[in-house]
Amino acid sequence: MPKSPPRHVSSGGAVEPAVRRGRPTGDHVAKRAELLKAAASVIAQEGYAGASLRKVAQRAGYTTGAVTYYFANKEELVTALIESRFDRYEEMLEAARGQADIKALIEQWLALTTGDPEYWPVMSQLLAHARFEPAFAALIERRYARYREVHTSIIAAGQALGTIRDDIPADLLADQLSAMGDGWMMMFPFEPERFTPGRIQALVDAAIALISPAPDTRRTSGP
Amino acid sequence: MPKSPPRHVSSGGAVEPAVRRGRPTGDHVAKRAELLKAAASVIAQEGYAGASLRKVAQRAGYTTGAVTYYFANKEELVTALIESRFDRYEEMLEAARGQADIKALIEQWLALTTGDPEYWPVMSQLLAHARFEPAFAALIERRYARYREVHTSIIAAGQALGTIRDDIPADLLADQLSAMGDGWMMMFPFEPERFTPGRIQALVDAAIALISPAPDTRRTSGP
Amino acid sequence: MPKSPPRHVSSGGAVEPAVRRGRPTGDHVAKRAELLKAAASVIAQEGYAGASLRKVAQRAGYTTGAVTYYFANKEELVTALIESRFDRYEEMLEAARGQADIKALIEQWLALTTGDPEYWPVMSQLLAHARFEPAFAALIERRYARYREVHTSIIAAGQALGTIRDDIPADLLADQLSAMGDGWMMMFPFEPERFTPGRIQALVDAAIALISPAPDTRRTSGP
Amino acid sequence: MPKSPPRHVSSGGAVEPAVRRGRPTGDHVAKRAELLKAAASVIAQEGYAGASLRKVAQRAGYTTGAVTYYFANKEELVTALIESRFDRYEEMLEAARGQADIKALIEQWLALTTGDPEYWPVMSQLLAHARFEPAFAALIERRYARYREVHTSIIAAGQALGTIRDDIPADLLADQLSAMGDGWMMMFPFEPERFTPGRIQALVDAAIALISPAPDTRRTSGP
DNA sequence: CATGAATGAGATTTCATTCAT
DNA sequence: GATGAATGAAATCTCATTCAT
Repeated sequence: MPKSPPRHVSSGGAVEPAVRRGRPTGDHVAKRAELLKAAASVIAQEGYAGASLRKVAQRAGYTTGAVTYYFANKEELVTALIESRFDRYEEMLEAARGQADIKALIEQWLALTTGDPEYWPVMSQLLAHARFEPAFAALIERRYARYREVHTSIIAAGQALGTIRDDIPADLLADQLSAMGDGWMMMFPFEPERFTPGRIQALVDAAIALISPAPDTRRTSGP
Repeated sequence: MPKSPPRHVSSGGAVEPAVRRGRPTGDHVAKRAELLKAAASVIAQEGYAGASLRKVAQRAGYTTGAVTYYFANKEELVTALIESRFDRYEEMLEAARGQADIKALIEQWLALTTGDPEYWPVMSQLLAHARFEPAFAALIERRYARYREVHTSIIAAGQALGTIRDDIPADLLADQLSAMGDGWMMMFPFEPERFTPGRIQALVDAAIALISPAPDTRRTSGP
Repeated sequence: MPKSPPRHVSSGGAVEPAVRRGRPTGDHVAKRAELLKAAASVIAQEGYAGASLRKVAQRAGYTTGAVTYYFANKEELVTALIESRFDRYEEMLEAARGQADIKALIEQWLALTTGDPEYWPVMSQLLAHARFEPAFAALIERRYARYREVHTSIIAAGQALGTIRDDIPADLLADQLSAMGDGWMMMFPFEPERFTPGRIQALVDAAIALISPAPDTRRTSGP
Repeated sequence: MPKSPPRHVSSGGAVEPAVRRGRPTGDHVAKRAELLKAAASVIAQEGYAGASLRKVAQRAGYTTGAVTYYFANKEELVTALIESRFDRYEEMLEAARGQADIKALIEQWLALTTGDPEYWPVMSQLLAHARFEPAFAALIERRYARYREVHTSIIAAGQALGTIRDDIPADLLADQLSAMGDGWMMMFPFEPERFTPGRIQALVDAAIALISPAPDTRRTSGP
């Protein structure tokens, strides 16, 4: 019984049949992922405004029509891209939540975002444009709200343990750290040469120092 | 160069042709300023990608031709806009440099950026796109480099005076603060309702607390 | 002619290849009929211009490929659809020809066209477009010519019997009635709410009155 | 003080300045009319579905961009076209209303619609498509409602005078006549050769005969 | 001085059709 | 026998830019 093609599968499901029967499915999911990668690459290099479907198609080695075959819209393509990026971050966040260690989280965030040299360039473009596409804006608001919660709870846990300074409310600290990250993300693409691994590490260390309890003073105030 | 319409002065210059008699020389400059204002408004509302010259002209109450008459092309218009925005910040910075008080600078920066509700929305758009227009990118790199210097020297002065913690190098602190500012700028347009004056002040206070020396514990531990 | 997929029989023919064994021969015919039904439905709802093969396939629950498998191309699909619609009318017409009663024919035509709420919407679309596809135009010209003949002869018979006014030639009356029908067909889809069963009946009654002989006045003027 | 261009002037106003000052206005209104004519011509020849802006532009001797300069949309172009066609009919109708003579109206309608060989072909296309463009549908419903009123009142007046049969309510007669007109309009483009002036006149005469009072019967019933 | 008509390139999107599997 | 991936052409629309007036 013929079915309409499995178009526009939302990101999560990787429910591939264990045994592919009949004709190879052409692997809709994989093709979409391939196109998303091409889109990210184009956005990183040409910016969101300069990223036409044509260029995405070319980079992936297809025709424009193929892109719109796999994604109904440009909007849908970009939405899927944003989702996939956030999914990666969220995965990491879930893992980090168990550890309740903000420093570890920062390090992992660093590994994630610097592991892919396109991560910051792409995210900054998506973020800048999201406001003008209601679908994106909603998506980002939703996700960010969740991150803020998790960040805040991790920091609060750190404060309870005494590993994080407690003279500033956890939610403000969370916002500060997020803002720093977003700020680096925005500036990185301008002068990637300034953001050497060494300097990035120094910035991260400094951030950790900023949120750590006042050094040794407690001990000093002892007997 | 087919025609040489009125010299497109970079920003402040009043290099008007001597030929004009009687008519106020300021006309040209004033009209450019008007168009820049319209451009900022359009960019804030529709994003950089959505800001066509036609819309700018319409918003300013001019004709399409007027825009390209007063600005050689779109790039020049946006360049002038970026310059004008940076000029405002730089003015403030020069004043603040004398005071050598980072806290005062932060407060003034806050007054500047929140005084105009379009400041953050416009800057975030310009920043996001600047990378893809060499002229913009160069401009921004140049300006930012100077700001970093001034910020760093102000912070270093604060460290010397003991008003700023000195366990983190001044240049890193400067970068952290800048990143926070940029981060807020990026997120503000998404959820302006989250950035109430109260919360912004709390964030700023928290930022100041972060860079302040460990609170009087040392002195307390004294005699 | 690159490939010769299953013979695309014009409409009724069951010229299935003898090769198929076991499987019901009616499949092919039935599937074509199903697709035709879907096509009619799509055309009624979205108009001819808005009726893409994809939509037809979707509505029928088939794949894109299926449509072009069962019909060589769009033209053939639509041709088959037109034929099938005309076939229904023609069937009725043949039956009516024996009765030689124009009033009965009108009533039957009414039953046919209002029995299926999509009849007028579909026909009006097909009619409007037929002119620009030579195949359709030829088909329609041919069919209409026959109808005109039959209508005319039925009306002429009525005139001979005195049940239809004879001060207007039968062929003109036939054209008038056809035009009225086509006119209603065109306007019906606009304001279906105006064409209540009651009003339609009134229009039909009025049409019958128009073509009836002057009401018994002649006889009344008798003795 | 520059003003934004006078785009999208609604059909009615021919308020041209008596004295054109400065640069010739380029005659926005005239250009729009020119493009409408081209559009009508393309629609008549290629059908609504086949009438692309490109073809319209080509026929008018412009580029596609020029068309969208004068009309924001394809929709706006077609709306303007429909309006202009209806305006012509309405003008005539207003004139005819004074005469209160349905026969004269029919003759004038005939002159109007057959005077321009594209009238019927264009109108039939517009009508067929109007249903799928809410803007068109609304426009047509509104106009037709008015026509029905005027037609009905003219016919009623004729009935009062005894020049029109009064055994059928005026509104039904009006609908019958309109339907005939629409029906001819639909079929004419198929077989223009059948609609010779002679046959059209015969059809019109027949229509008039249909709605005339029963001939001479009144007189016959006299002494 | 300044306008606004017009261009031409490019973007998104839709679609009938082809064809390897 | 049937699928659905992929194509390529065309359509609508937007826009920076040019240029005669």
